[in-house]
Amino acid sequence: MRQAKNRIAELEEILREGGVRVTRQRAAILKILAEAEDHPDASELHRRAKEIDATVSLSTVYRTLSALEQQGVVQRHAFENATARFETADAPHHDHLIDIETGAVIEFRSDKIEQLQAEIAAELGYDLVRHRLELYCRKRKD
Amino acid sequence: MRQAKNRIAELEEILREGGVRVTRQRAAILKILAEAEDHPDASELHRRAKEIDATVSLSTVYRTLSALEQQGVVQRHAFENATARFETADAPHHDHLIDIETGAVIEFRSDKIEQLQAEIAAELGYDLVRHRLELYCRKRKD
DNA sequence: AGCTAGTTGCAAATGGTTCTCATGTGCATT
DNA sequence: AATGCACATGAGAACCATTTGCAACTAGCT
Ligand SMILES: [Mn+2]
Ligand SMILES: [Mn+2]
Ligand SMILES: [Zn+2]
Ligand SMILES: [Zn+2]
Repeated sequence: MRQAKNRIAELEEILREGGVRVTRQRAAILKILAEAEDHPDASELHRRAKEIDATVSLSTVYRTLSALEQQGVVQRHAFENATARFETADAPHHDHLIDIETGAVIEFRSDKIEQLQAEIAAELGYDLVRHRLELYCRKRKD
Repeated sequence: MRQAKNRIAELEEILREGGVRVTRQRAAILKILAEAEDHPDASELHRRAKEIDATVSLSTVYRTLSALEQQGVVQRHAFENATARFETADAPHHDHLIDIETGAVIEFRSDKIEQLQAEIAAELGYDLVRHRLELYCRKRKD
């Protein structure tokens, strides 16, 4: 709880410094995002945010997510055949494994793959700016 | 030209075997796809297909692409912030590097990365069904 | 407390893709 | 070569996640 509070205050500070006002609605959305342990989409965030501030509209959720993304506070993911999902960007970089039966999202990180990607880009004469790596899987049965 | 003809005939055969009729429109779209060296989207395919058969509608392009995808003849890619792009699925598996300035798409393949992905899925208790790996890059300047 | 530019809720717009339905046609069969 | 019918087509409407216009509100500085 202490942790979460500090984290939210930090995020709010980042926004203010970026010239983004911390409104009632944004504070609610930020809190929801900071507390989320999953990768909710806009409408799920809306559902949760309304419990803190019933006035939050879906438009504002979208607008806030865009603003937060632009500030580098939030990361947007567009997994296959699904609405965009979001998470705070304070965790170190990782990629995602998606359970194609349940939709569950599992995070992972492979330094080897990260490095290989940069090497491939370099070999082709490019600088790697960002990438997208998603594993669509089925739970192993046995 | 000889090559292309055989290839197209092959693809048409696959469709017939799959119970998919080879109509004038589908033949046109298939030819365009087989000859494409890039990764065109539906409306670009429509533009090109109309040169062969002016009656082809955009609806049919989409429907045909879905049918071809289902037959495993075509692969669909949903790169970031862009309409879906397509290519025939007869080339061996590869991933894509996207030039974020020009939109150009470059193909590459890394057996190491392919293997690492399967290992990661396995470690997490999953079987890898498919994956998506895209490198968003900027041309190296120097 | 007052000012003002940024923000909001609402409703309407957007745009790629899919669907509906009346009409047309590939192709197995005769 | 003609027939029949299940499958395809063109045109446009529908879909639906996301974005946007606008008049009313408000965070945050003075
Ligand atoms: Mn994550
Ligand atoms: Mn390709
Ligand atoms: Zn990564
Ligand atoms: Zn791959």
